[in-house]
Amino acid sequence: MALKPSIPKGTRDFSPAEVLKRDYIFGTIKEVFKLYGFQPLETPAMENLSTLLGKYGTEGDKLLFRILNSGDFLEGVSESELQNPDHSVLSSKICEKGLRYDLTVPFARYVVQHRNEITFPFKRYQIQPVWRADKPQKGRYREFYQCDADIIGSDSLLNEYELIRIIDDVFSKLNIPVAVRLNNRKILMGIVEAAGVSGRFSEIAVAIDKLDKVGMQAVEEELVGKGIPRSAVESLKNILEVEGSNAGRMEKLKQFLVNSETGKKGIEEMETMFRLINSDPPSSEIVFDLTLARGLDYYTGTIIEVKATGVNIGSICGGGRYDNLTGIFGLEGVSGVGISFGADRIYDVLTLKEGFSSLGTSASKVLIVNFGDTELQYALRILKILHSHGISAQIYPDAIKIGKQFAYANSLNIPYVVVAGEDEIKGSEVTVKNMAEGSQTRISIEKLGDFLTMQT
RNA sequence: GUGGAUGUAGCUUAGUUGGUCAGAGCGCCAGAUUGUGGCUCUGGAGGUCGCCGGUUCGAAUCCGGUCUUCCACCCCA
Repeated sequence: MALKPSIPKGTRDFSPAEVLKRDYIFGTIKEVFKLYGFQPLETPAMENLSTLLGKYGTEGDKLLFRILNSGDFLEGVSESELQNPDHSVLSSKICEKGLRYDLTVPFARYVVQHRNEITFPFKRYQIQPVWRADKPQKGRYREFYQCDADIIGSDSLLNEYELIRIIDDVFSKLNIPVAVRLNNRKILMGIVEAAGVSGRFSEIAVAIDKLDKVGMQAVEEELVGKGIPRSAVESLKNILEVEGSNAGRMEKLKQFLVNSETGKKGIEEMETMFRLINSDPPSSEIVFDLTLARGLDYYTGTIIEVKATGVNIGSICGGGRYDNLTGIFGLEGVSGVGISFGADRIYDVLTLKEGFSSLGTSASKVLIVNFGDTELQYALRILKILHSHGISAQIYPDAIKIGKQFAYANSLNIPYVVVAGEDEIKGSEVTVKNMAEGSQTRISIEKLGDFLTMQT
């Protein structure tokens, strides 16, 4: 019985047209990364599970794809381990590797492993797929590309500022209007501290992160439901509901955080960043958003999130500062900050906004009609001339009906067709047809290269 | 991981008291047009109605399971 071919759920094939569009996104991002002095890096698809586990919270651990050991994976597993209802013990024994969940943790691992070869501060970019065993939904895949830029080994807020400029540059080039939201973990910790519930930081962070989505009442209910004291919830509510300009809200916060050293440090950092930003305002909207709490467990300072305005597709870029990430791998005192562009979601946004429409997706610029053996020498000569001019060209491989060859050019969006049959060969000429206009020009073979170079 | 929908030709889909129900449009292929594509016309090929099992004389249609895709939650790019 013939099986219907399929691919694992949450994964996708990319057709030629799709790859071309995706490369346009990668190319744009890469160009900006290079402009700011970032160097390329690639790491393996799989990492040792021990470097991945525990970096993304307990939820994240569940979403890791684990790779079953090759060979007899049950070798050395005892009967009691097989019977143990806590499968995590068994799992860690039969799976030693996992697929990378993001690019930041492998990067941190790389930095620690190669610390003696690296000149700090180290600025690298990395564009590779990552895998998450999430339940797929629209805009959420199990295999997707991240485009990361990180600076490691520098505390300066200039790095944060630079990343914001990169975000602004990339989305300007892609012609996607975005809103950049900024917050700082230190401010959030300060608020939680001032409310007297610092022990419950991550739960509270997750809850207030949903504020713009579910509203204040639902957040209050969630917090109270989790056993946070009413008085603390009220206190949090008051500060979260403050409105006004970026600067105005920071002023109010200062008063609230007067007794929290961490909180004051956070505000100070945020003010420095806005001073830098306002000295040369970017085209994107930059908002200080106290309710932005998301980010992986390892973020400790600035948090950045970018959403495209006018489309409901979730966050298309995110990042932040992490002070302790390399500490887990044994290298203390190195601070990093980075951002990650979600290429697949950017692709979806561009599709919705028809941002690809100006992008040519043709396989080549010229198709040379194949008339048969007699004319083949001449056709090959034309091909060589075009290639030497750097023009992408191909000969139709079979000498089938001319009409079919034109239809081929048409369906592949090839803009020019070169016809060279008996008549043209006699006069050392060719006929060039412009497919979009339908017009034809007959010129000598010597002029062909220059003629087509000038056509766009 | 929890809850809810969905699944008919390559694509979009019509099709309920279960009995000519396997249809349409687009696309594809061929011809009209043997040195010229897009438009038009004519003809043609393509479907175990997601998969497995059950109920029934009989199921695309009812039931159970399973997979897929989509939506909400969780979390996140």
